Amino acid sequence: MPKLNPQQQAAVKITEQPLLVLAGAGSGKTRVITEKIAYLVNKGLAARHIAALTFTNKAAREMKSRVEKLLDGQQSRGLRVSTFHSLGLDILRREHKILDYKSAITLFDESDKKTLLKNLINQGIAHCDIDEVDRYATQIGAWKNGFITPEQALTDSEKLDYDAALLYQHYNRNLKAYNAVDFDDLILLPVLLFKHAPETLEKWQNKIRYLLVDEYQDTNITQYELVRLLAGNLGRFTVVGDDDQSIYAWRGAQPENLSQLQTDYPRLKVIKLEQNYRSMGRILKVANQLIANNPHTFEKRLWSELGYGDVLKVLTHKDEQTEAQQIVSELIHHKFHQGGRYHDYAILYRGNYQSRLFEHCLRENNIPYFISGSTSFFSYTEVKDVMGYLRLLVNQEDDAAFLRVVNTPRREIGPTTLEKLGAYANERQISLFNACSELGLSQKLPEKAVIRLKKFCDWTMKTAELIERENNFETIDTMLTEIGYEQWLKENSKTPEAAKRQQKNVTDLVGWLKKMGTSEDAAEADKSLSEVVSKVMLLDILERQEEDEVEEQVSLMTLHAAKGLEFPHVFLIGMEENLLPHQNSIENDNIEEERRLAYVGITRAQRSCTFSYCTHRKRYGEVFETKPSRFLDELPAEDLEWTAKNPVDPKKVKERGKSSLAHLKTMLS
DNA sequence: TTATCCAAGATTTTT
DNA sequence: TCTTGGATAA
Repeated sequence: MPKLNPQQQAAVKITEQPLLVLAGAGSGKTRVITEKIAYLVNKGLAARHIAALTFTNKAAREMKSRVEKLLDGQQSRGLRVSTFHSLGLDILRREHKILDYKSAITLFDESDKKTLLKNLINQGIAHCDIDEVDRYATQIGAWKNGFITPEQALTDSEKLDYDAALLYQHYNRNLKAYNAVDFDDLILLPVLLFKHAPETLEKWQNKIRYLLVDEYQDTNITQYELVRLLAGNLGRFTVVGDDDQSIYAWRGAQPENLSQLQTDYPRLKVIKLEQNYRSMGRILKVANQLIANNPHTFEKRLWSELGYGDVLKVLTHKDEQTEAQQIVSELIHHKFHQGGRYHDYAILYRGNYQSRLFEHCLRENNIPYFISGSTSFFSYTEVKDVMGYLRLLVNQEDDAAFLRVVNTPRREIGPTTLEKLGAYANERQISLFNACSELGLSQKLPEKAVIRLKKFCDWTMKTAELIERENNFETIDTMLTEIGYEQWLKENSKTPEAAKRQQKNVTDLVGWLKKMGTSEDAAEADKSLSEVVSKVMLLDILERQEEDEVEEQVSLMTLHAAKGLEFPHVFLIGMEENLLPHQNSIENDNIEEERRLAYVGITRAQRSCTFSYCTHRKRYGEVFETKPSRFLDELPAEDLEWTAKNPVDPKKVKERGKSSLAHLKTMLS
């Protein structure tokens, strides 16, 4: 392992003042964080007093394993490397009493959120249009990410959003009644808690004495607030970020948080990492020139010692079909000439749907490939069903879970029954589950329906007790057999294969749950079912599964998913106006973020980066004419080779080889 | 209450 | 093009 360069070393050693590390793409920021943790531990700060925060589970896992290589097992004991969200969950779990939550907190995912909002709208809360739930869901999320409570939203917002704010208020009250929180609450509630209970904050500040934050440019206002609170006045923290790689503004990320630090912490030290250890010079030159079109608060220029490299190709195709075919054949040729491996290649795109054709094409050519994060494990209905059951068993107030499973498999409890039950529960301000055993219900519903509901509730109670008593995850199997879930899958899937696959997902899920339940992490003791259930909701599982599959496979993923990764050879496809930059971003005048997205894509490449665009593309099933992306025009023409515009001339190829060699020499001297 | 069919509508990124 | 949701029929 090469030595740290002077800037990196400085970043590791500054521990007595708040530190901002501006780390360009490929400049070894993860290394700085991991080395710094090791440095702190070696200096005598116990690992259990250090916390490193990331945005993805993957990043957390990677970081953790790298730290563990630097320290021996004893030393890294108690070290906290986790996502913001799991830290939040942890805080909530331990401090639930202060927030007046019961211990088994349920985590609502995006679809639970929407279902609840729909219900509220249907109940006539505020004058909201049911067709706009998506908008309301986003708005409420934005408020939570922006550290705005319903009360503030109600007073601040214009008439236009007044109803949304009202909805927000009711939504929160309902969540509370269900003893549930949503993703955004995992950050927001701890912050509110810390603001209102200084002694609790102090306890946590004492627990976490040094804080490191990865991808700091992705923090939103609430997350920054959390960082500030935890870091306290001493400002014992290091944040690492790159404003040029901020691509999550749509999710509330505030790259301004980078410069905000300077105001909030006058003693802040700033270090720039500009040496890139990933890409060849020409790739960096192209990337630098592209991103120079964006305004900057911190100027930064990446350079590398890895040689200059070949021109970047730009391929033109007549439609997306040919794009896929030609890219795949280009990839095959390239691999043949270079003698590389499939996992050296990545195909990056703007939207997930673009992967389809490529998948097809790769399969036809018998090329192994791997798609990262297209359909999340948790969007599979069978997984949601099983999770729904578990959630209900852990927390009977969880209406979302109740609605999900009450009639799956069929129990002859249809929408009419549920609607009446819902109205009744709402009137009495109790959960659906509790409403089932109320005597007054028989006045609203026919005898038969009440009996069916009662039967379901009795079964739930019985099973919940069983699980609590035995504290044994094997009970999950018993439960699944009892409800005949396997049978139901068989009857309800289109093909026997689909049923088999679904069954496998269920067994996998249950298997993981069991494993997590029995102290998979040596540091932690056995977990209760409720802990496991909410932990699992944070998507830990899916990503773990992905991990085993990256060998000898071409990677396909969105530009967003590619952040933090690197590949020797990158194909950046669909470089078209309205696609990258995406139409919505053009309309909302947010080209800069799209440019950063392109920048992220280019800077993934180590040795070669190939662009492609189509002249025609099918959208909504109709063929449209398309134009090459404006970003291609922003790149230095001398470093690009447009294969269609100027067919390759063998003479030129030679010249180019010479000139790049010359360039290399000047760079090295 | 459930199943099926047809039409309309949506396509960005996700912890 | 594909998915989702609504309406209608059994």
